[in-house]
Amino acid sequence: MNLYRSHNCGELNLNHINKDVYISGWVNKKRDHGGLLFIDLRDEYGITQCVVNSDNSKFKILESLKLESVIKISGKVIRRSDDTINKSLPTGEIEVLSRNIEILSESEQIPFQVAVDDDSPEDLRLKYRYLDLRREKNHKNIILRSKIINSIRQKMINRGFLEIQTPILTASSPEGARDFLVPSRLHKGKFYALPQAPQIFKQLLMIANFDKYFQIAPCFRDEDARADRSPGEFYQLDFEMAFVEQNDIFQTIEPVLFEIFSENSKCSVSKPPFKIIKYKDSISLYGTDKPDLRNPLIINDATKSFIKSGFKIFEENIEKGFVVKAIKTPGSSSKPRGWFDKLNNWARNEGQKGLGYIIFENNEFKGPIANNLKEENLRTLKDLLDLENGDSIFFICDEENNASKFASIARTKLCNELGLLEKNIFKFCWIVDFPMFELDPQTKKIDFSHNPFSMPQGGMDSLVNKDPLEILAWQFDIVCNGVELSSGAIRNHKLDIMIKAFEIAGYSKDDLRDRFGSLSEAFKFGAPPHGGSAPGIDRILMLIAEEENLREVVAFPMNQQAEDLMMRSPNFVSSNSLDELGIDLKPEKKKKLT
RNA sequence: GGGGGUGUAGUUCAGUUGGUUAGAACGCCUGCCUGUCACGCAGGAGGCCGCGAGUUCGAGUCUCGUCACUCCCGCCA
Repeated sequence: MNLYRSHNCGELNLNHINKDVYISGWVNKKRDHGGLLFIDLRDEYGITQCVVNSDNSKFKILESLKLESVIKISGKVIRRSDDTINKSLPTGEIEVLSRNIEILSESEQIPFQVAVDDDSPEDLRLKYRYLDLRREKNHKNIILRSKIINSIRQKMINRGFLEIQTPILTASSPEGARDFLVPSRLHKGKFYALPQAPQIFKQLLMIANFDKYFQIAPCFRDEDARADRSPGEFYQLDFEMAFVEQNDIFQTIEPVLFEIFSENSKCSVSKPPFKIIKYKDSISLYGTDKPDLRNPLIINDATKSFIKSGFKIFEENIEKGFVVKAIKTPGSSSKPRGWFDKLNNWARNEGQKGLGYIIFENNEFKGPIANNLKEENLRTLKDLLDLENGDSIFFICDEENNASKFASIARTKLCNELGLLEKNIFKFCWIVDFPMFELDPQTKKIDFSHNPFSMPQGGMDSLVNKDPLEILAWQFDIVCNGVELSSGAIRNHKLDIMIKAFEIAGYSKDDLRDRFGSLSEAFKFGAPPHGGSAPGIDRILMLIAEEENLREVVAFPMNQQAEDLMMRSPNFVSSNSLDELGIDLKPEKKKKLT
């Protein structure tokens, strides 16, 4: 017998009629009729209406009791009369006729309403996160998170993966992001770093003959936040497999993602095998390496149709080396002139040169650009884009990189304007064949474009014989509805290839040893070919919960300034603590303290 | 580090070309009410209009600065 409840607040129904029960929970709402008081009692499982008559000894106290107080009510389950049934509650056919009532914990006035989902300011919600998390939607998101993480574990374990923990206090690594540093007391002046990802550890686990590893891994990066990027910490489904090629990884993780999404959402989900798109093709078709495939529009290169076309502005720009990107929008020719002009203005407001257009209707080309174009150019355009009556085409003429970037934004804008985005579906794709190296536009130096752990396609032969900028890596991203869920790769497990790759990127053997000493040392003692990936848990949740912001799927998130308003972190520490660590603050920082 | 947006009651918001005592809804308090479930009715309290300068006879409103939150760029192998 539990002291506090015989049943929870979500389970009582007609089967319990006339039973004596006792339930505990929060006072969600009260409706006071003077001679009779309704209390909606809430716990995690649901809401049960309790009736208190005015002859009850606690009646007066309950009338003045604040919402969100925690009480225990015992009484009899009774059937509601037909006209008082509440169909929106699972417990709506019954109510508890209250006898004894015990106040377990009285609440003060709450800073925002819990029972009503108002848009209270986020900093207030974060400061009182435990109240915020009582609200139905937020509560459900955290329950969903728990369910999904559990389900991921089961699915990975069932596929033969071992869950292995890796250190949180580790060494600063020379990876891309800023490290969080933790000062060492025993070694004054030295610092631990929190892992940006368990990258090196998981590769070392492969070398240690753990065939399939995974972990729901916390990752720490000291970078600025975005709506889809938590400041400080986030979680990845980190996994790695030995003796595999790229396709083995795809085949392993695709069903996991498919099942996670389809089991937890009403939307339909791409069935494995997922579409595979080469990086280069993604850039030319979508202008981005994380395309949203729910958007049916694609980008074409129409530069050729504008060479010596009679349309002066584009002609001259092409001679400067610019390109022309074209987006065909079916069924848009009937839009009024103002719609096209509005889009052109939008482009200019985005800091672009403009968004030209041609309308194709009744086998005729219309619009200001069409009037300037020669007949044969219009014909090549028609063939290139496979134009049909009712289509219109939008043009962006700019230097390649910018044209591509803006075409991507315009593609999204046009899709939204025309309401073309496919609804209630998760569309996955792999982006593969990323370039191994890229040219830093500032320094004109060659550097790793994604990550230095990836195996170059063609191995040593490519590194020796190919133009570095032509070399592709066994590197892949998984993208869902325009969100990059993860990066992965077949890793470079051969020391000589790694030395050569680093040399191309301008790093010496010593640099390699300094930066990745543990790994390059381990490669000397027999390393299996291996690869893996690390889908972001928070982003998966965001997609499934259909939230625009990561904070909505994290129990205790920090704000954009990387502060925890509830715990008041980060914060100053005592001078004793600093002394113990051998740390002295700079004078100007000290000043701010006082 | 840079750019945009927001800031008025506990909360969500309105507030006209600068012009009486700054409003509404929800919440809160008091009273009434035995069938509500967004309970109802009557009354009431609650405001450094983010903060600080400035312009003006007069500033919630205009200008400048500053702070907070948020979104974006940079950054995120």
